[in-house]
Amino acid sequence: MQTPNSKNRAGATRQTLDRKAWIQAANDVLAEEGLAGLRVEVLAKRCGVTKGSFYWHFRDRQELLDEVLSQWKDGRIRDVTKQAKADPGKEIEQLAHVIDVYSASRNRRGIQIELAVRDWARRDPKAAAVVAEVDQWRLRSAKALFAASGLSEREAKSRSLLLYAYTFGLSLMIYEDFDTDVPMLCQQISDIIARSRRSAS
Amino acid sequence: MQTPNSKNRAGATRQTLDRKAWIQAANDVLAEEGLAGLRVEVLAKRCGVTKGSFYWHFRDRQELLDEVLSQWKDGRIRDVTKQAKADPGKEIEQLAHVIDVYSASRNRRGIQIELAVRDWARRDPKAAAVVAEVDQWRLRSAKALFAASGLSEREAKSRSLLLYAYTFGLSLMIYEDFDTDVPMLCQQISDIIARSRRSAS
DNA sequence: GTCTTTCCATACGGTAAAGTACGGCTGCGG
DNA sequence: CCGCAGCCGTACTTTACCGTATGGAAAGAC
Repeated sequence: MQTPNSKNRAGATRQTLDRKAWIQAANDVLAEEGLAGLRVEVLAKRCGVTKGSFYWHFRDRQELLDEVLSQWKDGRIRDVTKQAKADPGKEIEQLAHVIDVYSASRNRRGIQIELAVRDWARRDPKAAAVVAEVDQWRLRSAKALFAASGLSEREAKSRSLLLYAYTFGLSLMIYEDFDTDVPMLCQQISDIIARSRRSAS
Repeated sequence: MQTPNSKNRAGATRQTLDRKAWIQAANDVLAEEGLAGLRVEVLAKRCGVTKGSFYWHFRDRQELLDEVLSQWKDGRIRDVTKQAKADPGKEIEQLAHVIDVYSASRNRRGIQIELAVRDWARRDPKAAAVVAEVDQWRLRSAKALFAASGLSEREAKSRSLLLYAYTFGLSLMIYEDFDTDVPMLCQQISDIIARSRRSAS
């Protein structure tokens, strides 16, 4: 019981799919094609099987979507709770690191999924609820870090909102031609938000 | 020639559609449903006709999409050139006004289209080119205003990018529960970006 | 009044996708 | 070795959409 395809000398584990593999593939498609491209036949072809397999693992397409959404939520909240723990006195560095983690250059896939989910949330209440919850966690966490670095409650809140809005917004824009040294611009912006001492004149 | 349905005593002008009406409706659908929801038959039903009409005015669906994209670009660039003219000494107020214009509370439809187009741009190179061009115009314009208010080139550039990224990013987030006085938070953020003198604490 | 142009409806074919039904294979427990 | 349960393929139905073909009404041109 439990997990079939378990004992099989080699790691091959009898080439068969489970829910997790489907969801993994679904996330890939979601990142590349968005929610509209997340179709079961496309997904099946990508997995090298037919949809007969899909409908054995899932009741219908909606069940997969719910699962994807749920796992995304759990993953993001887990990430936040990790980031929340900063060495005392290093909160600002930690916040700058958060900005960096969400930059498109690193973590392209994560950003793509993030945008896909947020676009999803604009039409689906369930997705909207998930995004709302994730935003809550992130904002509260950032606020705590700002507050620990000495800012007032309100200032900490504003900067948290600014930080995340900037981060997501940047990944929506196409600005490569705006300057020859974009990384430097982003560094300056990071300084404005997290206010390292050396804010340029 | 030219415009049929022209002389008709009443404003009724013979209940007939023209390209402009179709594009108007297309923008409505784009705002509400996104690009994926922009289908010919749906659009036709919304206009109270059948797709027979659509294919008289447009060669195919793509031609409509191109037109929507093109008009969006022209409109946004027109907006920017208007905003670019600020009374000397009032550049910062003008920039704060830009932030306000893009807030979701006012101009909800505009924001929805903005997000739909940017999502569109993630998969379609033509849309990406349009977004890139619009971003260029907006960023340059904001940079000029910041520079006119006394900032260095680099500082002006960073803040321009921050301004627009924040603006679009905010419209992606769901943060109503984060604070009881969200407008105040946004006001503070606006101050951080555009740096009015009274930056709190 | 007729004729033509403009605009739209109807009907059709083709494609893609969601589900369903069912049958087949494979490996394991007995 | 028999059978059952897990996993998947095939074939089918239904729905939604794109695009085409063609006919028809309505308003102006003459």
